[in-house]
Amino acid sequence: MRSSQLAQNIANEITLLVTSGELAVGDPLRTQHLADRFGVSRSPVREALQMLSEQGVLEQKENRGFFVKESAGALAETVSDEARPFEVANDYQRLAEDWLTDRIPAEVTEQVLRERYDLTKMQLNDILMRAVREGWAERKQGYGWRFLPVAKTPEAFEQIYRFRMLIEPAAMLEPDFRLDRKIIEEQRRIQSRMLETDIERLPAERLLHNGALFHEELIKMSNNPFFHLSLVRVNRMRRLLEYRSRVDRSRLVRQCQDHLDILDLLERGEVIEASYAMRRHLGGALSKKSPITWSWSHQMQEKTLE
Amino acid sequence: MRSSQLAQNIANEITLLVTSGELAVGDPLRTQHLADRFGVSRSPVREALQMLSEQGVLEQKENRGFFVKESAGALAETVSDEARPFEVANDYQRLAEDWLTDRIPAEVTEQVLRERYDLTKMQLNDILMRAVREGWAERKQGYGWRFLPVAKTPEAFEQIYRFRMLIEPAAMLEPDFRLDRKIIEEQRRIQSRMLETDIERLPAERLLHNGALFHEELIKMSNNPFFHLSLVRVNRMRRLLEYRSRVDRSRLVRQCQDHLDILDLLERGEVIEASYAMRRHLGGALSKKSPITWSWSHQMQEKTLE
DNA sequence: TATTGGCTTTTTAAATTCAAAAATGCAATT
DNA sequence: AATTGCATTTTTGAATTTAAAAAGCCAATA
Repeated sequence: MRSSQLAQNIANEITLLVTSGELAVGDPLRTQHLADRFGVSRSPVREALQMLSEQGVLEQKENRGFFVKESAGALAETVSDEARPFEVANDYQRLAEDWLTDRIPAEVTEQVLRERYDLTKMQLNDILMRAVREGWAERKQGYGWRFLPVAKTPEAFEQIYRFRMLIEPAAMLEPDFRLDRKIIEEQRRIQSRMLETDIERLPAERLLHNGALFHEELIKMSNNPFFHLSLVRVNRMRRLLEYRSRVDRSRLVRQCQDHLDILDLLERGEVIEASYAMRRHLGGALSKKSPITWSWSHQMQEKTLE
Repeated sequence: MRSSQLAQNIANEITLLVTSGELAVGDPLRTQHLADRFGVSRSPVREALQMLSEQGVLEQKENRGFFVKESAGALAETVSDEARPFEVANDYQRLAEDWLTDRIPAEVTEQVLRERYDLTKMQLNDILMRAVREGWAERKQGYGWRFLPVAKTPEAFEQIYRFRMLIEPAAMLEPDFRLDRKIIEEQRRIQSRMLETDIERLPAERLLHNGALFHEELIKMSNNPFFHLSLVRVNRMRRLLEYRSRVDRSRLVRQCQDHLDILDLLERGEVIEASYAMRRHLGGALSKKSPITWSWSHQMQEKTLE
């Protein structure tokens, strides 16, 4: 029962819609709507829907389309681990890990990479394209690729935080800064739910994602896209370093509180206060991290979420 | 007399070494040395050297290698216009221009692009990879590519300057900031030479390049790579907007002066003063730009250099 | 009238072959 | 001992073909 990679990914994304509660039991799934949402045509969407109805997540009614069948709770168990959008991510992570730990040389030919990871030209291309986007790989002038030195040390985290401590509070003071109630409400909803939910039970990846999302959505309100883009980029770099770390859930509660406080200040129009609060929030994450011992060999690492 | 693209590029780069004065008449050119410098093997270097000796720029002595033959001055006339490293740049610029002026849709298939610009799969790939790196293109989930909204308006310049006004002065106050005499001297040399030379005669591209270089080299001294990377990236974006503009040379003298002043302050260890000076310098470029009328159709644009 | 479901067309990936180009090894020369 | 000049090997690009996958179309249906 092989099916296309894209359909797989879409199936996973649709599953996410159900588990996240955006879709309830009985809701219809419109193919065109989903296709637009994911930026694809209806073909892979249809395929995904068919897959999911075979798995019993959805129900297909003749000539009427697909409907949510299974409850979110029942699903939460079964998925979440394998269901990762974008399979490539795995190979990308392998490459990133190998580079971060000096298991591959700084300059390699494509052939070596293809053999090492058993990839087609195209697959390798996708991965390298991503590494280029993230800024740690480039094509050599002749044959081969060059990997650029990436901050792999604990200091890199500090540097990222200092950078963020500069731009995130400043973003709120930009002349074009405008409150966006929709963003604020959405983030409040997400953060509140994280507090209500048993944080221990949520997958680490989701925690990290929500944390980054909060900051990225907020910085958008500066209406200066260069602030936003910069944050997105350091966050991507951070993720590269983080995926091997252990989430320190004990600090999460405090951090969600901070987030909600900042949202409150913003909503009351106390932007300058919010800016200070943001600075303190980031500074807190920074100072608490210094005593941590790092060993980049094979141990898991402590880290904070913001 | 076709020769490989790479060899062409290298020939151009070598020519640059001669015209820039790094190599004088009679100096030998070591193949391995050049190969290492450009990150390629000796083959394309040899080919380039042979090309140049056919053109009379170099002289080949039996079993002893290549030597500079022509003087820098004599060369300066003949080259500089066609001799652009990286041919691809042209196609990239065409694509960028077309996107900036809405002549291509936000979502296109590779085939459409290949036909429009008459490119091979690989050439198109290179160009798109570059656009991905610069952050304004991404592969769609299914077939095709999506171009992301790029700030194409005058406001974009202001936004970039505000971002730079934040990070560049702050970079000097980073805890790991260290003066690097070598960088300072190098930049002083470059800026002084621009002042001494008749600025009207220097190619616009070089002026822009030197201006960006000054700021990028200085921010490096923060020893926080994320500051540097961010600046490099907004500068790249800026260049995308600038290549259609007209360089306002009248302001150049003042800007070089500013640069030299900042270097003086840094050298005397007055870092905080330098930080302020940098802020004023950037702020000046910003405020002077507002009265400019923009028309993104086909007219040339005014702009400043920093 | 919007949407589905099947069908057709278009687009891209994969595999293969061939030629060009780059990398590399080594004897000869300075 | 370092470097050239040439020969050999390796890597990559280009072109082609085939198959898979996605996009787009349209009649049927709720």
